[in-house]
Amino acid sequence: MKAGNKTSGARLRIVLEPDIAIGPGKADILEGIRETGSIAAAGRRMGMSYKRAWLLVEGMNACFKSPLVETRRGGQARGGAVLTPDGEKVLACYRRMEVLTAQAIDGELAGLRVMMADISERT
Amino acid sequence: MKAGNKTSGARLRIVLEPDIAIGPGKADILEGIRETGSIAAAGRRMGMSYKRAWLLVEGMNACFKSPLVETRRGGQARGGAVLTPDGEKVLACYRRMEVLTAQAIDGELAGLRVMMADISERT
DNA sequence: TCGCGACATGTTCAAAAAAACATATCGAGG
DNA sequence: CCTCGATATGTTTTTTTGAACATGTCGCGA
Repeated sequence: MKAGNKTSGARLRIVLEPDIAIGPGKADILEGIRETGSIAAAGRRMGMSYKRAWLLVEGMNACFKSPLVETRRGGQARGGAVLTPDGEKVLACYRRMEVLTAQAIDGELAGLRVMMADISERT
Repeated sequence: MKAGNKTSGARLRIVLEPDIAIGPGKADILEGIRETGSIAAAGRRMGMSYKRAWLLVEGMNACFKSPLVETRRGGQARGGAVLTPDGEKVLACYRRMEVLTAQAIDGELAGLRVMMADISERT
């Protein structure tokens, strides 16, 4: 697995408008596109159907003034997708927010953990 | 409405184990119980069925070493629920984390907003 | 001992979300 | 002009989730 699989810790969801948001899943897709050069490959990598991945991309593109992902069909590479400058910015921004959040709540999180039940004990 | 209705900003979900977490909804329920003295009233207040609210409470109780909510049936008050000391702690801790998060990502969030499409333009 | 209000649970039905399946399109290159 | 892999969408099926409804329990106080 590549990213977004933290089994414990904080998850950040940035709510831009009621309904529209960017969370761990969309950030991972952006990252996947950036690394693989295609929506399909990014989706496959995270065990997600192409359709679903594409839908999320469409949603993100519609949410910003300028699209975050640019796609090409056919051609020498037989299609593909890349992050636009804004796409890179949004991804980097989200990742920074994740780090900042983790740092900010680190102490509080430790306080929570001492109250948590051990995972092992299942009835 | 009382709480948990931010239309914009960050939402925090603390993932304790895969599947189980405490997020805005559960925090609001804890707060509701604390203020109303009953699961039912807390649920009503946030437009949620008693069953659903109770299910969430059960989930939280099971997730920590010691229950966060203590309930009583019958009696002079005809039943009710209160936060245990741990419940108070968890709620306070979560609210602090919300504030810390908001402060930590404030600057980055501003950067995101300038790229966002205006809400008004709907096709 | 009956009623009240809240806890505790089970069941059933509807809505929403995700997965699965099916095409259609594009365009360089063989 | 046909192939190839990826984008772009539509349709159908399945799964998950949530809402709705139905019961049963509890224990004090009238």
